[in-house]
Amino acid sequence: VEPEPEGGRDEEEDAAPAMERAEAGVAGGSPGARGPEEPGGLPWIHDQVVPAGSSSSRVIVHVDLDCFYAQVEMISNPELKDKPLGVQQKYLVVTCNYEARKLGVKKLMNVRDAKEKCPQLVLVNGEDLTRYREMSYKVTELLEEFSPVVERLGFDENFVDLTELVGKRLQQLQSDELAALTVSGHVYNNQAVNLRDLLHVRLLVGSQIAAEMREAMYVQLGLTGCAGVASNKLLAKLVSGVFKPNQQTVLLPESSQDLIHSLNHIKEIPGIGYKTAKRLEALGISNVRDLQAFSSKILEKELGISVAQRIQKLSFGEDHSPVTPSGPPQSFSEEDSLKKCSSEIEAKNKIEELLASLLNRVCQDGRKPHTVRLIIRRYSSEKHCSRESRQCPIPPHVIQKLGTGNYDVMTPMVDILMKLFRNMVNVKMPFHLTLLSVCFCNLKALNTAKKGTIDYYLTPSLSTTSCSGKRSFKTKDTHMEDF
DNA sequence: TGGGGTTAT
DNA sequence: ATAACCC
Repeated sequence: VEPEPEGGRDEEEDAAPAMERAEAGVAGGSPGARGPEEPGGLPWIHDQVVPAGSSSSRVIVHVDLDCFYAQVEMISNPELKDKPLGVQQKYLVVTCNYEARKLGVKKLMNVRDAKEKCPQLVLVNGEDLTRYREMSYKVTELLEEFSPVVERLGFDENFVDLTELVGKRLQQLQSDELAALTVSGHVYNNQAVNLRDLLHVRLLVGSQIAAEMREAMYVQLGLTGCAGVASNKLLAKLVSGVFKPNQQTVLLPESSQDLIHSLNHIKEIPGIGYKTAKRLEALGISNVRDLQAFSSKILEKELGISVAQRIQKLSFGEDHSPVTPSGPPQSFSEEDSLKKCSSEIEAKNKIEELLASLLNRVCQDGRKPHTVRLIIRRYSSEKHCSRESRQCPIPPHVIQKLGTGNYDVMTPMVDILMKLFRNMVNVKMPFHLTLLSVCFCNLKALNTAKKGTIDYYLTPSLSTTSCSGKRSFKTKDTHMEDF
């Protein structure tokens, strides 16, 4: 990377990145603000400070594993490694390795279409997510060693806020090391790096940390993946997919408009889903430029102020959402889709099966769920597959038995779930369900609260009298008395 | 479309 | 309890 001659950043920048830089409060935006250069180094960069407490310029990495389920399967059975491999759930190939992709297999392809395209395709069943989930958390834990601020997105993606770590490493850098700083991996658009630009330097350090993360994932877990480094989550995520398997890319601020405009449709912006995309299309908005230019007022009227403002910022590549540490899961669920479930007995058998797996998981976790939910999907001819659910608190005496393999917790839980079932489904009328799911949520840490302590009276499950009817919940549970 | 997850209303 | 979003 050749340092450019004195003069620094040019003035012909797009408005949006310039604004982000202004918000960042980075000193040294104009060349005149910098101190004199010393011979043999670039010490001025240590004087370019991001004021503490400001909503500073961040360094975010998005880590995205390559065809995650297929990788896990190839690790489990190395004989699959050089064969085209698909992971099957029901009649779908939900993901596949790159051998299979070369031969035309796509994600979420019908098994029949996939076999037709690629008769040599090897299929493994991936309906049991246990090993994927376990490997997924190993990845998150590995990333948490770099910085505790890790946000999971699904099983195979993580965001990490590297801002602090980059700051520490910059402080430790000697002037000569700074001058020799290079990027790890690709630079989006092949943009030239300017080592006199603090934002460039910080992102380069981010790219090196990203490379260390990917190396650690490979050495310790045998997994490959992509990484994207940028100043916010949106941009990090978009840029991580630019070079695709097992590569990484850093986005410098001057190229953020190019990246966002490289999208062909607004639906490709993470955060704009199926519904919002349809509503935007109805307004004549189809590409990113349309959304950028559209009247904010009208957009707010159509989508509500919250969604409107958020997605319009996204269209400029702006995303102030923090990397929120995921921590342990908020819920555990097991589901199974079925061709047809039309009797209470069938339903009960399925529910028992789902529940048995869930109880194992809850036991492993250590925390205790205080709410249980039953979810169904009814058959309906080509209507949108919406789900219905009923939930209720788990009675305290059942919660207590949850970690202990001793007592039979199945029986009372099945009783509760079947009451929820009959509350949703009129079993005296014909019915046709295509999905059953059981979810444990409202997880609480083990009850260390002792009688007579403040905790005791603040723990709703322990001080039973305070719980009846006084408190107003946003979500109203179905109580057992309602049956 | 599967078998998961999250947050907002 | 549902609806939107994510993978």
